[in-house]
Amino acid sequence: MNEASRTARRDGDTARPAEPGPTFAPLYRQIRELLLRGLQSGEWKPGEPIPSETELAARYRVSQGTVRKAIDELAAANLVVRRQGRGTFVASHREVRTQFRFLRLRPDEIEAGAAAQGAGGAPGESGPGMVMTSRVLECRRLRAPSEVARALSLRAGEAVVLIRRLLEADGNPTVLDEIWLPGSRFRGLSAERLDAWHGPLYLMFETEFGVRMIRAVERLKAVAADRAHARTLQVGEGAPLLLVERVSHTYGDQPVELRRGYCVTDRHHYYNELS
Amino acid sequence: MNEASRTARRDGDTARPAEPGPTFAPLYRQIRELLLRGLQSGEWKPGEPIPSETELAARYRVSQGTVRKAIDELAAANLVVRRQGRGTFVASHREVRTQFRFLRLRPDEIEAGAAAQGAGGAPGESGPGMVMTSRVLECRRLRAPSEVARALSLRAGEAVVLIRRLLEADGNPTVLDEIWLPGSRFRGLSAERLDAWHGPLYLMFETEFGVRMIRAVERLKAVAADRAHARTLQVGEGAPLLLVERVSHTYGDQPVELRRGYCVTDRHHYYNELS
DNA sequence: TAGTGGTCTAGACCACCGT
DNA sequence: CGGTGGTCTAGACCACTAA
Repeated sequence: MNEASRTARRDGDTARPAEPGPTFAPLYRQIRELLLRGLQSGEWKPGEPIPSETELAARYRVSQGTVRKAIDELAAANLVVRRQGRGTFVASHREVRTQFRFLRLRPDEIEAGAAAQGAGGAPGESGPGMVMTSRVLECRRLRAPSEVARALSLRAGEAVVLIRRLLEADGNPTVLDEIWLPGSRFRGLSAERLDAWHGPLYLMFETEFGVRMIRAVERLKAVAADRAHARTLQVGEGAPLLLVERVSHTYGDQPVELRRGYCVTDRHHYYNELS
Repeated sequence: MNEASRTARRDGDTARPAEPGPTFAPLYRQIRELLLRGLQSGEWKPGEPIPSETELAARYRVSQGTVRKAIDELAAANLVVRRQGRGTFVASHREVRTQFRFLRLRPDEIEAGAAAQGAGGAPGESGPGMVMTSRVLECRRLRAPSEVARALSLRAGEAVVLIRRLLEADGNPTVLDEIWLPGSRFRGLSAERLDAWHGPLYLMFETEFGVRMIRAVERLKAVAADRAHARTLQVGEGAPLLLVERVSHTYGDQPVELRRGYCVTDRHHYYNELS
């Protein structure tokens, strides 16, 4: 924080701006925005440490406490992870703690004794006490239907990637995912690459395409299975399915994924906590 | 914070306790627990202010910053609301801000022009851009079925209150609620009293019975409407319904409500935000 | 104007981690 | 051991609210 901008802020406190224009934010919020810019620009990459609090304090000419408060907010938003004695690190989908942040489907009964993680099979994505294997049904590039374009803030007809995949729990088809991605950000994405990848999808997006999901908005509905869904999910036509429609965002609240998940909730449920 | 407990804490830093026993928490967490106890005991009631930071600092013989950090955590958990220049207040379901914290069902399209709040009719509970009227179908006292007893941490067969009610949006049946409450905490609750009450249910629980819901856990499933549900919700038998099963807790993580909501999601959806 | 929460500082000390 | 984040303090000043 140089002297000029500090003065600018002080001006904001006393001199009234003519328009309803920018109210001057507290110092620690300004610092937070600067750090956010560093994260967004890739100055510090996922898994890497950001500079220490004392160094940042020196760099921006503020006290350590102010930097601390800025980082507190980034940590609260899961953009950054503090580790005492080591430093503060850019959050990554690599870490187990944040790995299942977006996976809310859980088995109804969490077997106390079911310790052994699925042996042998390559678990695509798995949650607490849960082993899910993923099978990619389809991956093609096409022009965005209007409602997909709207959700992803694209122009209608722009290139998108459509992935369809089936998640199985213990061999039982459980979730049919339909994932739409903007073609421009996911150039080399193909069915082969998806098949070759073992691990969470969001980790692949992060490491292979530099797209980090940091926030998502979901809409849930109960729908009746149509014939196609019924067949792939091995349920009767008209059976109730939980539809989870998700729009994920990266830095700057840019939408970068539209996902529709059709879930069989006989033995699973969507978990949520309100506080 | 008297000298004794401060010393005790310092002891904890150096002397190792024999067992895996209580690790000594930082000062601000101890303060937080003390404040929590004050909230739980009703020393400060919903809507009332708690003592100022400076007074609490003097009372507990710590710095204002330490009290501040304790209150920060209570505010983050929505137990308390800060208001600059006025004080810090015990959260209440009276306030609009926290009123719809637990209501996640929203209309699919939020009409921009639909400003006029429903005139005349008594809106039971309403959310953003949404008017819902509540009709109590039933309110009786009975012995807790085993699975209800388990959810509410009661002994099987203990007295409970069962409320069944229908929520209508613009005259369309939308949610069928089945609410189980522990009989001991809700003595005088009756259908008449429910009918006489206009406003959020949780506000009634708070003001009439001194039970404040502060946290809830939900499990969502898609289910097929049985004959009874189909009739009251005016949908076909077997139609997909969104089942929201919620257990609400008061202070000390005590469960005090089990609620099953069967929702028609043709024109509504359950909204959630992940971050 | 007095009192409240909100910001910012500077400095001390602690707990934890890697070397 | 040195460096990192975590806690705690004391004090200054600001912004907001109500009387």
